[in-house]
Order: sequence, then C-alpha cells, then structure tokens
Amino acid sequence: MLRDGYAAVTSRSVEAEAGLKLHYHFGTLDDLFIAVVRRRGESNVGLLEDALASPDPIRAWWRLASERRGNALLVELSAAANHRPALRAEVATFAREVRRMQLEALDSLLDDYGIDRKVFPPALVAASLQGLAFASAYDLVAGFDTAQVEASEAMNRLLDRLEKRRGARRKA
Amino acid sequence: MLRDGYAAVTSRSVEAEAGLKLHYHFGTLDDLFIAVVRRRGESNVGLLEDALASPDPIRAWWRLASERRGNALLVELSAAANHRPALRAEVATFAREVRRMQLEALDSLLDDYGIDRKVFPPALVAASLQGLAFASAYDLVAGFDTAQVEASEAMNRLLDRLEKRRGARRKA
DNA sequence: CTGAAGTTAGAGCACACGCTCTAACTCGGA
DNA sequence: TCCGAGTTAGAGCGTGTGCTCTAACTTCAG
Repeated sequence: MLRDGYAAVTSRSVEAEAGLKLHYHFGTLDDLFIAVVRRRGESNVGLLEDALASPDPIRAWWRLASERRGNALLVELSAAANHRPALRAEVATFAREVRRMQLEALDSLLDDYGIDRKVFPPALVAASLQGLAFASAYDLVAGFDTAQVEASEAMNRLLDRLEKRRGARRKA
Repeated sequence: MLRDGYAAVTSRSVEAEAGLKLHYHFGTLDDLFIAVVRRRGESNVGLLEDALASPDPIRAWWRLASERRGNALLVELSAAANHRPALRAEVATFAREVRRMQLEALDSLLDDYGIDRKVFPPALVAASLQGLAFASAYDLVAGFDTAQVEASEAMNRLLDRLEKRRGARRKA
C-alpha cells in the first residue's frame, strides 16, 4: 500500500505478495481494508493516549501527528475510503474518537500552556495542529514541495516555547 | 466528479454525460484531468492574487481557501493524482505556485498584522492556514465530523481580531 | 447539389478486476 | 497408516475499463 498506493491492493496482488488466499482468510477486499484500519486505528488511539498524558503533551501529540509512515498510510486509507463506504465509516469512527480525545485533553491543558481559550478554543487548536500535520504529509507524499520543512521547523520551535512556558507555569 | 467522485469519471460516463466523444476532443483521460486542473488552477491563482491584494488579505485568503466547492474539487483531484503521474505533476505545479504567492504576500503582510515572524514565519502561517482549510474540507467531504464548524467559527473570530489590528496599525 | 471536413454511434479488443468454485495438496492426531 | 480439517492452485465468470476503428451522419462553403 505504501509502496504502490491503495489502488495496487487488488485481490491478486495481495495473494501474490502475502502468499495466502485473500478470500479464504479475510472475505471481501473491503474486509481487508477495514481490518487494516481497525488494527492501525486502535494502536494509534493508544499512542495518542500516551502522548496526551506525557510530560509535554502537545509536543508528543505533534510528533505522533507528523510521523511519516503513519501519515502516508492515513493518506492512502483516506483515499481508498473514497470508493468504499464501509471503509469510510470505519475511518470516520476513528477520526471522531481521536478528535474527541484531543478536545478533552486540550480542555484542561490550554490553561497550563497559558493559551487564551477565548481566542484559541480547543477545536481550533486541534484542527490546526492536525490539519497542518496532515496537509504537510499530503504534500510530502504527493511530492508537492510547499515549504513543509520550513513550516515544521517553525512548529518545533513554537512547541519549544510552549512546553517551556508550561513547565514554568506548573512549577509556580 | 463532485457528485460521484473522481473514479466515476470514465470515458464512457463522460461521453454519456457530456454528449461528445472524449477521445476525439481531448485525447486520453489523463489529458481531460489535466485540462480540468489547468482551468481550475489558473482561475484559482487569479482569485488568490485578488484576495492577497484586497483590503483584508488574510481574511479574503481564508475565505477562498475554505470555499466548499473548490475544496471538494481539490480533494478529488488530489486523490485522482494519486494514480496519474502526469496529473500529479500538474497539481504540484499549482500547489507550488500558490504557496509561493502566499509566502511572498505574507513576507510583507506579517508586520501589518503585528505578527512576530520569529515565532510565526510565513511558511508556518501559510501551511497552517491552508492545512486547516484543506483538512476541514477533507473531513467534511468524507463526513468525518471532527468539530470543523467550531474550528472554523473560531478561525473567523480570530481573523476579525487580526484584521482589526491591521486596520489600527495602518492608520497609525 | 456536391463534396469535403468535422463529429458521432457503436462494435470491438485486450486487459484487469472481485469473487467463486473445484480439485488437489499438507499435515497432525488416532 | 489413514482420515479429515485447513489451505491452496488455478481456471473461470461476469463486468467494467481505456482506447481504437469504421461506417455513418451533419454542416456548410463552392
């Protein structure tokens, strides 16, 4: 999937590559995709949980969100979900769950970071961070070259400042 | 394309819907997609140019970037570009050009808005704004329901503040 | 009215897909 | 050793694709 794109995942290519009978073990192709989403999604929920509970939650979240392989996979799965309603529903479930976790975490974290929730409510922060990471990954996967490196370096510096501020505030 | 997704754009469906012979008028299917990107892309470059030169440039840009139809089309075209190298190259050209325009505009605008370019350099601002808009559109198109409405309302309020600040600074 | 240029209808080709089916194979327990 | 459960190989079906091709139709200048 990462090598050739989701469209290259056909019953024949899977059987050739994996050396087993797809329809015997998984049922339909949809079932295969859904199994992938479920596996990956559950592991991701776990990782996000850890990140949000870590000592520098937003930085950890950002690191997770900008992770390259995971994002490439997400891009492919989202594209595949375009033509597979069942898959789309499964992806939607995880997207909602992940966003819910982020909003809940931010709700108590924003004050720690000294972020004014009137100006930057959780929904905006979450959507921006995740959107920046996703769009950067998208452009990278597609080879668009839209100054993602510069942006992500600036983001890392911004996170340094934020985490430092949080550290200072929590000490006080 | 917007109704049924890019995968529904087949030689036969196009001929049925448009009532003309695709291969006679356009050549290959790739050529059709590329023509669409080129038309849409050029018009979009023009619109962005106007937006960035308008009295409230960032708000206008944001409005353009969150425009629903355009974004849905972008999502479809990006997905289609996944399996069509020629198309991907064409989309990449416009993505780069658009980003270049944004960076150039921000380079002189940031001071007007009183945004500290040490913390928020043009690349970060551009990628965030565009990323937020794109990801929101993506989630909307896919029906993911990840609090995009809340986020976009907050973004509008943030833009109100920013544009107001710019107005005040320019008067002084 | 003639005839050439532009355009279409529709059959057809080679290919790939998802999925099903049957015959064969492997292999561990009795 | 034999049996039966688990698994595979590989042919096959129906469908849809991109694209080509030829014969027919339309249009309009001369």
